[in-house]
Amino acid sequence: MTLDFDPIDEAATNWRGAGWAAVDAMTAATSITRAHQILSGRIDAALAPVGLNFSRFEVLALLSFTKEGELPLGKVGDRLQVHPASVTNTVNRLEADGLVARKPHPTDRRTTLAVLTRAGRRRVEQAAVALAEIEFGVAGLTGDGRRSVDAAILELRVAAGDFVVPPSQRR
Amino acid sequence: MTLDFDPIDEAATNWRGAGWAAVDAMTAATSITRAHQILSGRIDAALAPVGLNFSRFEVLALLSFTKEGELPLGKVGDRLQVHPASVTNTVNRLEADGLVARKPHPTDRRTTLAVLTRAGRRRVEQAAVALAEIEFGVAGLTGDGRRSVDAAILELRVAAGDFVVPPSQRR
DNA sequence: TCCAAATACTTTGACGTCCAAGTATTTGTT
DNA sequence: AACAAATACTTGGACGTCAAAGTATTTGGA
Repeated sequence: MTLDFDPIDEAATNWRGAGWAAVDAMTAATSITRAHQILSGRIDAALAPVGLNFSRFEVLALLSFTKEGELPLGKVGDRLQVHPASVTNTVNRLEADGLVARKPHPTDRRTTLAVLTRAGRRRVEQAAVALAEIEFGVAGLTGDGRRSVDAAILELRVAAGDFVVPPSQRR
Repeated sequence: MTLDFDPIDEAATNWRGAGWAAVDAMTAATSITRAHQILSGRIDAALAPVGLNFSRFEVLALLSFTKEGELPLGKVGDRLQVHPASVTNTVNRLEADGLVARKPHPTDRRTTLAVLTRAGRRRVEQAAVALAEIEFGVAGLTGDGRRSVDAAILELRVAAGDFVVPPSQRR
């Protein structure tokens, strides 16, 4: 079912017609939402044959970047900006698949470490290749498009307090 | 928990360090994903006091733009690009809240129409105001940023076959 | 006319996310 | 030293999404 008109454009016209405000904000928000739908569909499709989804991949990738291949669950949540309950759930699945193991923290008994297993490391490499092949779903976006998306969204993220730009690094 | 560095920038550095490909695609995809998280959080927060979430709002808004305030469920799914099962679920909730009613299609008995009720129309107006007040979550994005996001994502959507640009309207 | 295929919607089940509450442990104050 | 508050994680419940299968109806040939 392919439309022969741009549904976002159509929506903008309808909003104006109804006298509703913030039409340009609406189209930006709707565009981002739709882009996310497209990407997440493509990404999950590319990862399915590897036996992962995007959340699980993100956790494995994050672990693979650390020196020891391990990180407290809380840090994982902070870095990936996901709810602690989601981290528990994701790590449960990774653990069930033998891609990660839980290990007690050496000095803080409240804390649990997720440790990348050998199988996990192999798996994340495969997944990275699979994702690179589909260009993370952004095939269709030119270099300029990618840069302008990055730049615009950076504004949004900074405004949302995603991270604080240290005074020494303000651009 | 606010980071003092840009996690996406950090990820790009890590990817390069690991020798993984398509780093610029990765950052674009991650930016879009994160933007979506931010927006959907803000939007749902703005809609909660009105008693809606974004999916429900979208259905009501779509109906409110039609002449009669009604549409077959299948059309709703096509327009909003959501799965038929999700439409059923969303309409169930709207119906339970008295914002929409189901009505048989006059000539095709397979088809069910969702009809906006009077309460539904009032509600969608309130919601539109609430969303305009928070600028659909894109406060923090300048006019230029919004336009460049729209333009870049339009490329992506067209490439994904979201809709077919009629030959007469190619830009 | 008849019937297989297509269409429209619903149901069921697997997953994922978040919130709120619960348990265990550590920290910071008095 | 004692203990309230903070921190770290897990659990249970509400909700949302999608895929696959099921039911009802219509369509499009043979």
